[in-house]
Amino acid sequence: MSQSVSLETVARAAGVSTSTVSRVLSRPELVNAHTRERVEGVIARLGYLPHGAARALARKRSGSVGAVIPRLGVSLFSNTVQALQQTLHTAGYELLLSTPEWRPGDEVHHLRGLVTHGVDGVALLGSEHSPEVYALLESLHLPFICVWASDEKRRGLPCAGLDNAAAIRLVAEHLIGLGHRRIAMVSGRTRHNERARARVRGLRAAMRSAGLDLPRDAVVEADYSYEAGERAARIVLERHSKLTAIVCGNDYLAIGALAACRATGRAVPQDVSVTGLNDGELARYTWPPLTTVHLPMWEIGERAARYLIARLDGLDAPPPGDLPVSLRVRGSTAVASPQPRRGGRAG
Amino acid sequence: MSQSVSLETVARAAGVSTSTVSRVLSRPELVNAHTRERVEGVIARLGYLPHGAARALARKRSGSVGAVIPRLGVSLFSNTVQALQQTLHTAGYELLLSTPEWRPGDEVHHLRGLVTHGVDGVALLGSEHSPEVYALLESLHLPFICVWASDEKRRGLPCAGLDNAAAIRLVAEHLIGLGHRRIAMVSGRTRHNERARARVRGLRAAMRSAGLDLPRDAVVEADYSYEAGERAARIVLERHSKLTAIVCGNDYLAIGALAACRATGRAVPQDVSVTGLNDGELARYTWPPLTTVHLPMWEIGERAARYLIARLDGLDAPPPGDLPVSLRVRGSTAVASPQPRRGGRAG
DNA sequence: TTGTAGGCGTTATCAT
DNA sequence: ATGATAACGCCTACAA
Repeated sequence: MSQSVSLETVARAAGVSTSTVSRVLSRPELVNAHTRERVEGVIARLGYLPHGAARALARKRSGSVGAVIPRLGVSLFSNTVQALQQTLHTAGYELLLSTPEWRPGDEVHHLRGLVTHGVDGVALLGSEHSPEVYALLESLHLPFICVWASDEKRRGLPCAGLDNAAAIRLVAEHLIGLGHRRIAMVSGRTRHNERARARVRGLRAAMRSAGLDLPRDAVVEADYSYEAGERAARIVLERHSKLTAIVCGNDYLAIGALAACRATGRAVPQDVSVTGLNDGELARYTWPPLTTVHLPMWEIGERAARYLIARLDGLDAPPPGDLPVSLRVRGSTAVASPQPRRGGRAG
Repeated sequence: MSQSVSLETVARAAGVSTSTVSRVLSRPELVNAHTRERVEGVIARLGYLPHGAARALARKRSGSVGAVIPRLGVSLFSNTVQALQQTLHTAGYELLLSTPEWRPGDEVHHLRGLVTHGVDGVALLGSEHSPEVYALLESLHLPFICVWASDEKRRGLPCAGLDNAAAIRLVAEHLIGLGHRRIAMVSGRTRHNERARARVRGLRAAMRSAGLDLPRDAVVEADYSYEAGERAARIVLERHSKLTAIVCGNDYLAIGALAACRATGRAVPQDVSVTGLNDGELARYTWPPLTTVHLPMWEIGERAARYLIARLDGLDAPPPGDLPVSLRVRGSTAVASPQPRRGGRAG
């Protein structure tokens, strides 16, 4: 906020009025070519940058949108955030970031901060946002979109995400196609977790339609951690000695299960296929990579941004809804998403 | 930006002037207890939220800082960003995010966007920012800090980061302490990469002071990718048959090297220690985890934020500089950093 | 095509 | 302790 050169400065230096300069900036077609060039010259020479606050005050729009993200550390989101930011930037918007804790009330508090600061729209990442959040959003008539949510979807709120059941179905069909008949699952806790439930449902459905059986005790729930994943995998491996594939509901679980397979001597690539859901990290950190589902996190962010932008332009575009997922088969390095992915420079 | 209830609205409803309401908000001690309560009541009842743009215009500060981050996808940064955001939020600031591509000029362009929007300070994550960036920052007298930079450090710019040479030294000393004598390194390309150079330097120094030799051909450079890491590791394993440890400059390289060890039958835990530098992801995704260096990414973000906040308050605190790194030994799950780390819910 | 003037919602300076 | 009032920098009818 250390502006010094203002519209007025430019106007004086160019020998015109402030309105003319303003027009050069926002509606150049309304101003004479000569004067425009002159003014543009002065603007460049003086390095003038518009004052956002003043502009926002006059225009009644800030040109920024807020993102509320429970845990940015979960890198699943960082791709999406990057896509959000870049897409918004291209359309002339800035992204305000907010990463509340999971303390009750923290979320509304953060959201209030964003609103006070002046955002034209909001992206809510992740599930389980508190009712007050939506109340506030509604009362302000603020356009918003839920990204990567699941409960929100069934409540009819505008969403951009994916179909978890379909994702797992993809995995299951792939495995079945490879000839696997005895498949187990290491799932996340399904209680209070629609995502996890959907994934179990997906597997069950796929196997049923292939005429295969998924015994109750072949689905083991575990907390989302490596240790729990390893324990759970050991349990199913013990229960079902003829198992040839384990589907895992999540990266952590898959990593743990992989360790269990290695430890128990069940060589993974040959005998037991461990399959996780997030290609984002899993495929990068197991090498050679496991077969995973590619979640289009980048595209989700991009589509969410586009939806918001349309809303901010007064259009009422339909929310993206569920985006298609695809399989990333072990060993293949093909990537469907547009973002740069491998070969990070940092480290 | 869909405000409706303003200071004026509140003032009228409370039967006072706008100045009084304003005071209640920013300097409550100056207003009579009775009126204050009454006004606060109205504020709450009407759900009034201050208009950031108007406030910024009058106060001449926006109450926000910008972050320029080359690649958020590199999750190394996401922890830091989260720390930045939360620390700033606590101090009443919002964080504006910008993730430029590596196209020339894109960075200044993004920065200009942030400035236009009105930020009071800027955090530059990563190295290799273009000169124009600093020129712009200087000309606006905008407080800024370089985070996780290395070239910037030697140029005397305010930084928050860590000492890469020291980090690798830590690893080396650990390995040497375990009895390893023949150690090799898979390094990132050192050309145009001060970080990579520092890490090689660190290993060389540590071995020299332990009276050990690091043959020239025991350091192999590779691009930051799994494949390259695996190839490089195979090369050193072949060259030096008595090798008992490989130090890797980066997650990707370590993963690749790990695969090489497994493939060539050199069982990793017993014979060859593969050690990477980023605890952030590597230790999470190799299970059981490798020995890694713990980079205090959260703390770096926090310290960077504190520095900026101090600067914005007119104080001139010293920049954090290099923060201490620590070792995370294989199998130990002890975590030194304050942020929540494992058990992601997403997936 | 360009200039004039009023207003956007808050803060801060002065009076009262 | 409170209330007018003039900025803050920009936008936009409206007038010229």
